[in-house]
Amino acid sequence: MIAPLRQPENRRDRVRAATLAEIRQTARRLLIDRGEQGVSLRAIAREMGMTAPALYRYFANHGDLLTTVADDIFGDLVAALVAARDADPDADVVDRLAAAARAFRQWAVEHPREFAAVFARPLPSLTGDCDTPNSQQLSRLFFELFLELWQARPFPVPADGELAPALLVQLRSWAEETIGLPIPVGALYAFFALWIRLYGLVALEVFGHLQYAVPDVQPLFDTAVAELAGRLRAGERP
Amino acid sequence: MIAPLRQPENRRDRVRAATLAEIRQTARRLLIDRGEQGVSLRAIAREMGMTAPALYRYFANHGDLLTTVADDIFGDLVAALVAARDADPDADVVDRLAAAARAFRQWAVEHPREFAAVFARPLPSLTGDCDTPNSQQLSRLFFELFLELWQARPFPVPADGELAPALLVQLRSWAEETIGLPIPVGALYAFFALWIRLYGLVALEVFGHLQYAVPDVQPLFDTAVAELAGRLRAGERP
DNA sequence: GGACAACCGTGAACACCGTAAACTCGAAAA
DNA sequence: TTTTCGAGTTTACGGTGTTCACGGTTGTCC
Repeated sequence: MIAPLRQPENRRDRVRAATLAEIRQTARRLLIDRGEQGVSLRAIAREMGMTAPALYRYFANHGDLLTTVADDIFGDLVAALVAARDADPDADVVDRLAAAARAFRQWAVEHPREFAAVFARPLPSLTGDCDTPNSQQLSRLFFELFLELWQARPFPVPADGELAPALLVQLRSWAEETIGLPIPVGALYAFFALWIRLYGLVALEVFGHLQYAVPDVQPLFDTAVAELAGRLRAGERP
Repeated sequence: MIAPLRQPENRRDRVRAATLAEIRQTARRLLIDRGEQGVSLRAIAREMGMTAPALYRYFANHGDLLTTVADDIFGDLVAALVAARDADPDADVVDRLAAAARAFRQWAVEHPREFAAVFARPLPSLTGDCDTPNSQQLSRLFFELFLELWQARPFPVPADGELAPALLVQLRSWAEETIGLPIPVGALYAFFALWIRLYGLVALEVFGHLQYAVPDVQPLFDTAVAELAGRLRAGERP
């Protein structure tokens, strides 16, 4: 008896997975070239030769679909960052970190609508649906790079006493959950300080809040990355 | 002949201004307690005992109304910051700057939907309608505080040679437009570095992108402000 | 092979939405 | 007093998310 090759699932399950993928991809395309307004259930269905209610066989509601698409976008973003990080595997840790940071900005600038859809979701802090799998992977990627950096070229970080006690316990428990590695809590603080600067600069640019002073943010970004990289290389605190 | 007291305008103009204010205020309330989705022309009109098309006498379209409301929100935010800055007029510049920063975060945390509506507009970088009057005032407020700080306690800033040339000319022309004061371009760079950190931290918190590691951001924020204030007070570079 | 259940997709319907055009009516202007 | 003008209504069009009842199709089990 010949086992069914490469068809681990039902035929029906396969076509279901296929149309599900097509839905996500179609929604993605609509988001890119018509904006968040343009990705409506009817538009997706129309684009696929279906009717809108059929989509409810795949998603509980419109918001669920958008959340899934957002996670797909995160996946693409992470993939772009991984590619940038590994473009030159022999490079310095600092260079690889800087490359990832540059890739983050470049992706954001080239995909502003996706960036907005992902980083300014309709208030996940109110709805609570923030921890999609790939969003975790993004910070994980940067954090792994940071860990590598820290082990290769440690730099002075605030002592535990300089951090608010409540912050100390939060960072400690987070470190225990994600890594077993013993690392000073001050280093975690330094990581978030770096991430905050990267995100802040990119978000301000994409949302247009720097245009009034710096119409072209590229040189500002380059200067900031160069400054931080220089400090890291010199063993100073970024 | 008795001049009409305290009625500088037409009667009609006055009632127009009144209903216009009521529209903005109603939209604002709807935004606060139903989210951006809930502030529809029909809902506003219903709330005011009108019909939706009447609103077109006051705004060109739905987007214009939202933009106006966003500017109103900016106005409130600026007012809150001014109040915080001037709460203790005898305080140190560093303390007043820190107070304004704290007020910024507190306002954002207490008004997440307004913060999102204002700081994650539907891609102003694509539509171009970014420079509402009050949004300018926000950065102006922080910049004025920074200028005062710089004059009271200057600190080392990057030399012109350390900045990308393209950044140099942008910052120089911006400084000439907004202030005549001769200030090193490196100081402007330092200002934006500070603003980027403040915005990045607050936006990450409000958009829920720190919850996975730091469920309560307050101590992280306090630590960051304390660290920067300490450095500024010591005449170090923040 | 046939019966049965699970599932996918459709069509119609409901309650909304932004927006346009024609219209009424009261108040300001002539 | 007559005319003009502007605020607001009614009606209508096309769009939206979502529900529900209904056919086919497909997989499963006897």
